[in-house]
Amino acid sequence: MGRKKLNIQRLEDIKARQAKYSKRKRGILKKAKELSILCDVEVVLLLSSPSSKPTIFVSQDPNGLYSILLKVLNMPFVEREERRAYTMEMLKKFYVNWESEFDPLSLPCNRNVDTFKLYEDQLQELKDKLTKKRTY
Amino acid sequence: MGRKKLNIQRLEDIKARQAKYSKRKRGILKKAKELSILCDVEVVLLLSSPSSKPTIFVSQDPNGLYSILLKVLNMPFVEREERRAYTMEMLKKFYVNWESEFDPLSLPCNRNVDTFKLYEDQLQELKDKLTKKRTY
DNA sequence: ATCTATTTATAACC
DNA sequence: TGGTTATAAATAGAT
Repeated sequence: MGRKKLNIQRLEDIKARQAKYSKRKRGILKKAKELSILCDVEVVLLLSSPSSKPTIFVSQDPNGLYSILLKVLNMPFVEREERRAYTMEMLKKFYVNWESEFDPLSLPCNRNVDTFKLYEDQLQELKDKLTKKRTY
Repeated sequence: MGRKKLNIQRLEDIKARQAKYSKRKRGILKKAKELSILCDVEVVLLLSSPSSKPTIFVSQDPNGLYSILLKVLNMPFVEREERRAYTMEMLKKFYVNWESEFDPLSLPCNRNVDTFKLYEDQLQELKDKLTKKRTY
C-alpha cells in the first residue's frame, strides 16, 4: 500500500529502516490487538531490534507471556517444529512476489545438529521450570 | 476494510470467530514476516486459541524465541512493565473508535500484588535458568 | 509528525 | 474451507 509498491527486502539505509519500523510497528500492534479481541485469542508479540528497546505486547492478561510459553514448551520438539513449519508453509504463498535477495524461508544461520540439540535442552529445562512453579 | 466497517469486539458466533481467526492469522503473519525483513528485526508471534493449536512464528532463526525471551527476561521487572505500558499507550490512540463492551486496556483478570509477585518470581527463575545455560 | 495517492487487507457473499 | 469483489485500512513517498 502507499504511493508505490514496495519490495520486501531489507532497507539498507538505517534512517529509512527506523522510520519504517516505527510506522509498521504501530500497524502490527493494532492488528494483534484486534485479532485478540475479535477472535478471543491470546496473542504475544515480541519485537527486538538491535537499535531499540524491545516491544512487548501481551493481549488479555500479564501472565499471557507465561501461559502461552508453557503451552508452547509443553509440546514435544517434533510437534513444535511442525507448528513452525506449518506457519512457514502458510507464508510461502506470499513469497512469490517478494524480491528478497535471500530466500525468506531459509534460516539465515547454518545450525548443526548439536546446536539444535542444545536449543532443545534449553527449552526442555525451561519447560520443567515452568511446570514446577505452576502453583496457581 | 472490507464491505463494511467492522466493530472491534468479540464475535459471539463460534463459526464466525474461527473463520475470522483463520483469515486474520494469515494477515498478521504476513505483516510479521514483512516487518522482520524490511526492518531487520527479530519478531516472535505466538497465537493461542482454546479451540486450535498454537501458532508459532519466529522470524530469522529458531533460537529467536530463546534469545528474544532472554532479552525480555533480562529486563528488570519495572522496565519490562514500562515497555508493556508503553505499548498499551501506543494502542490507546486507536481505542477511541473501538466499540468493545469492555475497555480493551483494562486487564480482564483482577490480580493482586501476590499474584504479580509470584509471576515475577517465575520470570526471575526463568531468567536465571536461561542465563546459566547461555553457553554459545 | 502530517498529508494523500495507492496498495493491501479484508467484510460480506458464494 | 477456498475464491470473488467492494470497500475500509494501512502505508509509501513526500513534506
